[in-house]
Amino acid sequence: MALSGRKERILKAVVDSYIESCEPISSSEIREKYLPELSSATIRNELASLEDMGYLVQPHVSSGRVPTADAYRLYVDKLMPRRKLTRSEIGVVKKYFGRKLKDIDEVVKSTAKVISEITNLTSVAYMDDIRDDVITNIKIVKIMPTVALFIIVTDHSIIKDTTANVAEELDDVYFDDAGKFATSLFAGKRISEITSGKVVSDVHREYKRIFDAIIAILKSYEVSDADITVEGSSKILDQPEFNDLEKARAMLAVLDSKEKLYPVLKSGNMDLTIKIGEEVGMPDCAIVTASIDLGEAGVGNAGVIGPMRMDYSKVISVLDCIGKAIGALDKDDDN
Amino acid sequence: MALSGRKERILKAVVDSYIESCEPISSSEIREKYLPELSSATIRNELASLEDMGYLVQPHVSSGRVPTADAYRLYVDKLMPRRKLTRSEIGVVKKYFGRKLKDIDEVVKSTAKVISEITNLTSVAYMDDIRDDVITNIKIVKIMPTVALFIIVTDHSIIKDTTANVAEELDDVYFDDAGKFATSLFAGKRISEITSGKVVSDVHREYKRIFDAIIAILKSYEVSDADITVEGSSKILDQPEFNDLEKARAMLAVLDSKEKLYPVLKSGNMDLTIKIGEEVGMPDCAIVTASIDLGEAGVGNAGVIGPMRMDYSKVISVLDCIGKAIGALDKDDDN
DNA sequence: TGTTAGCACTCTCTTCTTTCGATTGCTAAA
DNA sequence: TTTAGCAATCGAAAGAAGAGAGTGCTAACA
Repeated sequence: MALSGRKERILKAVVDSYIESCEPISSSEIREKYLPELSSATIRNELASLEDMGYLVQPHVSSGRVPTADAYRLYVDKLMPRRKLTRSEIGVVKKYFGRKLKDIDEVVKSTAKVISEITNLTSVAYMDDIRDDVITNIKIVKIMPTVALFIIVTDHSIIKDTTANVAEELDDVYFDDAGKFATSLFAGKRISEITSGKVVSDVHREYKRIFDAIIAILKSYEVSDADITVEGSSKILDQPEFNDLEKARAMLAVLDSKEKLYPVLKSGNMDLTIKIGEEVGMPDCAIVTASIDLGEAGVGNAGVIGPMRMDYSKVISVLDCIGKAIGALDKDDDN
Repeated sequence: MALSGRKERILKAVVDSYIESCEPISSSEIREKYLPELSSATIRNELASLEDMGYLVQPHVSSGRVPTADAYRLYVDKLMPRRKLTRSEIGVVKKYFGRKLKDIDEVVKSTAKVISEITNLTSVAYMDDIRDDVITNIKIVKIMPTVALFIIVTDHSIIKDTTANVAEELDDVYFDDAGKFATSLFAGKRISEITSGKVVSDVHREYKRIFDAIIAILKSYEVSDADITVEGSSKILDQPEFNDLEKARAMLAVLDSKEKLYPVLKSGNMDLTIKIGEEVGMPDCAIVTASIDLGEAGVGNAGVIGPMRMDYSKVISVLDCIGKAIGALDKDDDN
């Protein structure tokens, strides 16, 4: 059922106000600050109606109103203002992405840092699963008398490199050939195909150990925890709704453990995912994540995790701006 | 001034009790639980004396006594029982270190996890600075048409590898030679010598860019944040002394930021470092760290950060046990 | 019919007071 | 030197009172 224009304006006023102050707002305050053309009594009537519809609640009978998860949902879908970043906020983004970044890992970490710095919320950033990457090249290099480094390149140019102990008598030429052989065998295959054993072969005896080592390396990457960078987890304590120690503890316990965090973050592959309240699995929380195209390096995800009462507009602008900054980064890299 | 045996026993009772309960202890409680052969009045006299000496304080006049930082110092240096780990605690260590670990990074992370799990405290683990490492070998491998991977091996066998963009026309042979040239130039030198510009040379024109790239890579590692793994930061909230929101916030802000954390952790190169109170720079805190020999991989550091009132005995046992477990790990690796 | 003013009612939050209990230091006796 | 006894001190918990904020409802008004 659609809300009247006036109800929408009042609801937006409640949400805007609550996002700013985290205090229940009264009918007279709405009148003063947002809708001076209405009387408080009229607003009160509308508030009671919005409460019936499930958009508002009262902490107790003689207090103002507070938005419900449904209200935030309507707010982000329809009512929210679309703001631009300020000059100084853009400056912060540039500060992090203006210089050359060493590798994907550093991009992910910088992304998390800049988001947390601008939004003052806890931020997360992680790369998508690599299991569907396709292998393009394998090189093996002897770096010490008994140690070789395996370099596995995929279509997302994610380089997985791991050392393995090898027999001392094998020389550079041998590993060069072994790398070429491995490339011929695995190139064009997905990592998941290889680890699931679908790529079998009449492996030359002499390369059997190399073959096994590569499979072992790929498997080890497959089972390793999704690597999520969390930045600014202490900022959750700045939020009034987590002033309660029990809530703060529950929240931090999740942020602390990648195992708990991953299922909470995991989302459909949308450009922008906003989960509010129930959808998150943690009370009073919301998560906003955006997927970020890293060009050849794959697809990353970044966002914030905070109270339902967050500045969605700002958060979304920041994610958008960072997406663009990283796009520009990629171009620079090609020069 | 040395304490009498009786004073020592009473002080130990106060510390033991406070570590367990985080409650001020009264003279009568000491009598009941620790020293039934004395009267509470006698204990009271001794407590007053210990307070004069700076080992105890009273939160307020009608409460029991609480140990000061000096008391904990004396406790760990002299009074503390040396306990062994229980069978199940050793089991936890084995769970983490029984299997093969992929690389140093994984060893560091596992170390932090196991310490936090057993002690129920926030743990930290990090590798020593690499600036004093000596370079032993440099290899350069072309992995894509315009991308080369630089592999720099040091005496601690820490392998620093980074990609760089290169001209398409250069071939494998070129990079092979370039690697040999770089090795001849840099082998035996400390990273800090190289980045400070002490190694200058009549670089062949043709390798100038390679030379510059290697210096850039080494510099980038030099300035990058010390990489500290923190595990279980939310556990700090389980400690009663951090039930105060302000204190919790201050603590978590430090744990959140590697920049703030590193100076707090940094210690003389001791096998075991115990900082208590003032020495830490954060009130009511203590830090226990041990350096762990990782064989060829270098020297790591691991420990806990928590309230002064921590179970030092248990913490030290855990660090000791983990040191041994990692020693055993190294042996396995060589097979 | 929608809007508004007025007002009684409800409930929280703060402050003040009181009481209760824990623990000490001191004194005097053993 | 140790111990029993006791007045004194202070914090924590419980209770009481008052102020203030905000609502819902009623009745009047456009």
